[in-house]
Amino acid sequence: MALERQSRLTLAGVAREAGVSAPTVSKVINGRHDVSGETRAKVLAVLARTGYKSPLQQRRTLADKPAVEVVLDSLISAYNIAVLNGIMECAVESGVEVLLHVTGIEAASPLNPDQRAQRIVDEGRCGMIVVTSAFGDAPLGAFRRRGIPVVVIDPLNPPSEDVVSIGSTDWAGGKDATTHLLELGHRRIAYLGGPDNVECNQARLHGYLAALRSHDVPVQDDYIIAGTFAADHGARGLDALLRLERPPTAIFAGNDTIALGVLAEARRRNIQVPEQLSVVGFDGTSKAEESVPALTSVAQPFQEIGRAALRTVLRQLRGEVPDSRRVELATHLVVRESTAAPR
Amino acid sequence: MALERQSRLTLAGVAREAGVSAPTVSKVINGRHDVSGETRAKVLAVLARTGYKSPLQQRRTLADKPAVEVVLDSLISAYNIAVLNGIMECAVESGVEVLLHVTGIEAASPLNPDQRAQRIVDEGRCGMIVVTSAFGDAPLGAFRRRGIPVVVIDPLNPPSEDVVSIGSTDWAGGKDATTHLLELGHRRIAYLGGPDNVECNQARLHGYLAALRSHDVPVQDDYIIAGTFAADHGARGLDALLRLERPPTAIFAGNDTIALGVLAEARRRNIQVPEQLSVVGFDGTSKAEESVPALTSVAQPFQEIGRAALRTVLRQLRGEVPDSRRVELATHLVVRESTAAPR
DNA sequence: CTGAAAGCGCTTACAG
DNA sequence: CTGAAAGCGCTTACAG
Repeated sequence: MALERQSRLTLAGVAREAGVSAPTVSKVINGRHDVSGETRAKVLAVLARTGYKSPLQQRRTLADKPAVEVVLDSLISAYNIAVLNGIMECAVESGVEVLLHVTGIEAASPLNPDQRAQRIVDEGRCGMIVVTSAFGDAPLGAFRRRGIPVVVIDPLNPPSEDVVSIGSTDWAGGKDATTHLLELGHRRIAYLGGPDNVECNQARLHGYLAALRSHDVPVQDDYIIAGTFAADHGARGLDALLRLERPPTAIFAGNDTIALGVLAEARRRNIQVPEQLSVVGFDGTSKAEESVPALTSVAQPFQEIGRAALRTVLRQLRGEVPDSRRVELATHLVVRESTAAPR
Repeated sequence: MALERQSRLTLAGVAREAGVSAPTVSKVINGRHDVSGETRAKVLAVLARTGYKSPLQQRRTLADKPAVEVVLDSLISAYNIAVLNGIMECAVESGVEVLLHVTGIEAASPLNPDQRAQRIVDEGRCGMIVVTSAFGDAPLGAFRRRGIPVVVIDPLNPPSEDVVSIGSTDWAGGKDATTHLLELGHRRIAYLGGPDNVECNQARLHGYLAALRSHDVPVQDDYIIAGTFAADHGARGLDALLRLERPPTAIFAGNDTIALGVLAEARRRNIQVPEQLSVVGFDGTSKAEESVPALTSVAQPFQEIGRAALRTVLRQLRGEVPDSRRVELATHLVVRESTAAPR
């Protein structure tokens, strides 16, 4: 029995199937008007049933992988790079194209949220991953209305629209960091945090508070200093803490950048880390590994975050409804050289 | 006189122009091997001159906003991120889409250069910026045959094919760094370089040698250590230099990463920088600013490099012929805290 | 409206 | 290695 050659479906094949000529199918596909309604319907039916694709489309489909736009506010932040790297790893595995969009660079965009969303649609993106808080709720809604799946990674504030957000277990991470210091024997532990009103910072702070409480260490208000996620907040924070009557013996910083600011300032003052001062960061970016002394830090699972973000976009594309609007992935403490028992 | 209908350039047209048959042109474009070198060269010349585009490419160019693929080997390197940032800045201004491709992440690609190039064409890229040496000459040639402009940024080795490359004035930068140390009064200056066979490293080394010569400082062979562009080369290099009978009082490192390795090792050994040892880096990435002490470094003009790369791609798309196969943009020395007069 | 015929641009198979 | 010839898949021009 001769095996029917499994050749690709051609326009001629569609024509045969529909009982018309090839030129007629060509006209239908190209939207010519010189085709009777009846013939057109017959051809359209076959086209739909067989899923015919033009050679151009075939090459596109083979070639054109789904394209996801990743929006970051800058490439300067080690956190953003780590997340981007996680996304790229998953993108390679899933055969997804990644378009990069850096918002911090552009001049104030003249586009309103809707125009912006429309642009994304026109350019054929099939999903977005947002690693910035540059988008408020309004633009996120605009994307949603156009059926473009959007996933937000660790937004400073949780999106109120029905958008999936992915983050880390900040509370547990804050608790782990603080517990580590407590178990080393520290009792005077400061929290040099990020912005007060930012969700992930609040969670880290409350993890810190929970750890203190469970070790019966009273909270000391002047050990808690909110600020920004920048190095100079770490430097100034250390300065402020050293002026206290009883300075802390350990500092838990709201992120690695703050912690490195503490390290730099400590060095300037000839304070030995970890002998005289223990420091723990948060994020576990490459900066933590590379610093001297290497920074003990709560590592975020960047690879998993990237993977989860991309997977969620692809699942939504397939029409699946996400299990949850919010996914938190487990952090883990990486102990390096910047922490030790107090003197 | 009837105006010759300005019909699009076809493969047959290219064949006529080159004095060969259409199948031969087809073979050249598709990278078949059954074409003589002479014939191939003739056809390639015509392809380049006329800027022939396949029907698929033509449709793409009309339809989409230009999309440029940026190929990096990893996102870990501060150098790569700085270049990428420069490219993004220019991309925003020029309204160009940027697709990110990270080669270090993918498993060994099963695609040969030609298939890979074909994929890029099929996916409708109109140009490529390559910030890696993952592509040898062969794939670059494959892109060129298909009329896709490729610009290589600071390749470890200059591409021999007719591809534009963009870099920095490494020789002048190396000379500036060394002159800075000489003018501070140093005479015992080491060069802790990158790989021996890498073009930019050779240029930096020769800049170092030129500066020494013009200050009548004899070159000391054991002060010159080649290695890799990695931090541990800096650490081990410092170790080796300290074992010399007369250790150097200053080190010029082949890049910032090596320099930071020196700094870290110095710190471990309680060697004060810059009091006991001056260190100069190369690249001027954010790492140089953030280290303690902040690193004196030869800054590369990342923004200009990105801009030049993208502009060159866009110009080639418009059919302009680049002024030069090689563009070098000026570096400048940024003096920070890691250099001082010797004791 | 319809489709046989001619045409287009590229690729493949193969004789020399 | 080269290219005439055949082929492929689609589109166009046009007779009916």
